[in-house]
Amino acid sequence: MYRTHNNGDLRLNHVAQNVVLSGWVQKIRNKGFMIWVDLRDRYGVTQLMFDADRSTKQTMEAASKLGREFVIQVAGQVIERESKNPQLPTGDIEILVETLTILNSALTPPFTIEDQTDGGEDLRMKYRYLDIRRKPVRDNLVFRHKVSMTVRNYLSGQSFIEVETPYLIKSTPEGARDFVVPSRMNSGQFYALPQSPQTFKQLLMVGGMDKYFQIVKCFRDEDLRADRQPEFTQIDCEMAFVTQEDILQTFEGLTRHLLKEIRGLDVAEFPRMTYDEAMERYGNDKPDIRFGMEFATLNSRAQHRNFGVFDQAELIVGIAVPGGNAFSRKEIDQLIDWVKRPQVGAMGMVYCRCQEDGSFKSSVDKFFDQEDLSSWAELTQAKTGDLICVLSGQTDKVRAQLSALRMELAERLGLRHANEFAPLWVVDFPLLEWDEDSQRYHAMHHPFTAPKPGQLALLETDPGAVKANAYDLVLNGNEIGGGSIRIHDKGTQSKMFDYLGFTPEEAQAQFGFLMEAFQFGAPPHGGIAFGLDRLVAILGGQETIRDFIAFPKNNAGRDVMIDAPAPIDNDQLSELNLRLDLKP
RNA sequence: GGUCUGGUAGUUCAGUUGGUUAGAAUACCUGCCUGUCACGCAGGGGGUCGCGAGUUCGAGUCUCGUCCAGACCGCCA
Repeated sequence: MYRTHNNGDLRLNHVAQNVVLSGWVQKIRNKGFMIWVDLRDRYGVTQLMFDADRSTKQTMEAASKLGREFVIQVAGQVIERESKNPQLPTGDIEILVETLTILNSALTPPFTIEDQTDGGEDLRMKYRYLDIRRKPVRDNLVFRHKVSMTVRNYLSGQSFIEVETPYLIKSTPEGARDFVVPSRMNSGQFYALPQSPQTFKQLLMVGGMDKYFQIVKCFRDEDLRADRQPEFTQIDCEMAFVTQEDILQTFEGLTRHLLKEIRGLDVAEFPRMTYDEAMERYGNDKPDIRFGMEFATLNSRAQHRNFGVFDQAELIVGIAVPGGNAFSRKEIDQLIDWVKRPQVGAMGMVYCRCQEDGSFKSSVDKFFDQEDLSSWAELTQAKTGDLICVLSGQTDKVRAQLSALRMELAERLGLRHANEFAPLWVVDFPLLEWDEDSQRYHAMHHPFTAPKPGQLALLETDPGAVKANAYDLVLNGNEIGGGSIRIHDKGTQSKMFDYLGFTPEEAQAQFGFLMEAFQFGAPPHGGIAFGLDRLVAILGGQETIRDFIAFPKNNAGRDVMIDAPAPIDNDQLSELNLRLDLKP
């Protein structure tokens, strides 16, 4: 038997008991006459004590040779401490060790295994198994487990069935780049790893499963970000015989349940906003509504004042930065430089101080009088002491730029409170999106999304204006879920493929199985998918999803611990009938 | 594909205008220490300054290239 208790178990009421403990050596404090060792496992830390007066010489000697992260087993008696440590749950007791067994020695770890580690990002990733011994990382994984279990239990309680769908499927050109897997038994052919189980869950609806979910890995071969991994986990859901309203209700229920169970929060009914409204008010289809700084269109009060930049602009839009009048000239200049960075791309920024005496001081006083500036303040709802920031130019670009500025300022001003949660449904997404590169429309969500009822005809005349039965769940400025009501008849689906530039032959080759299924009694259906990694990180009040993934990839898509990807040997290649022809 | 930041002891970092033998903290090793818990004290070992070229009498420091790591833009139906 390796242990009678774990290292978080023992309290005063265990005193005088003989126990066996196992774990890792966290820390050794050797005073010569006495040696204390902090023994760690997943459950906590317990102090071991070796005493020259009470322990055998052999045991003392063995204890003095221990090193950090040695795996040991001890047998001994629980005793009350002479000096207690109130910071430790087990701080009232310690173990007077009678026998010490070294189960495994350890090299000195490359970074300290403590809550506040001295290890940098890449070292911790290379030795992730050591990083996982640290409490903050362990807690994150436990937290993720708790979220997963809460989701499973809730959905199961709502009669959803978890069904596994295949990972080896077929590549399709739409959407993200696929990861592909060569087939040995089918020479020259490739599987693709799923970007999502989309078509399978729809086929499960045709199969009468009615309510499906799956916590499932998905794969996309695109560049990474702090909140994006090449393999990631979705809570994938689909329901039959539902309207958009049914889905919003069901998954608002799930999200509210999560906030209650995980964070102890009661959240009111989620607000809803159309895509158009979100773009107008926040310049963003996933607005963070924990704070204000809403957009105000200033065209009517900013044009025809002989300020050429504004007169030529399609859109002039401003936000009120709370307390921004406190910014120094230098700080404002830095903000202007910030919006002019290539990543943001603004040409410049006009600002207006709302001064304590009620007057306004702007960077364009030459063109605008106090009455104009006062109307800007009114439109942006700026108060005394605020700063109005104004950008202008082409509508889409200005909105994106001001949205970036709004988020940056909120970050700097500490308005993005990690422990505040503001969920929001964004609905009525456009069905299609114009793509400059290929000079054609792409599905904004995916090609299986149903247009809003009665809008099919608009496809002929104004495709960009067609709205879809598509919706996103936004939490604190992050898209945590997205879905749609799907097309469930062959006619509409093949028409969609046609609009998206598929020839009938291509549509048949790639999605023939789906359209065939639609001819055998496909029920109306729709669904949603949540990004679990992101959801867990946000619920945990953090931003980097890597902290919530046991073995994440770095920003080049590499696993630095196992050093993947890696070349394969020639035997493997030849089995697969592949020959490499690498570009220099 | 692009923009930016960084790479110096096991680790986290400092290193001035280009100038003698590259420092600190921590970790590690040795000794001491009668209640430690960020233990304390004394001593010690530890460096191809990511790599390669260039400028220079002289490069951790300047230039170019390259590799690695991170953030962002494009991309992510």
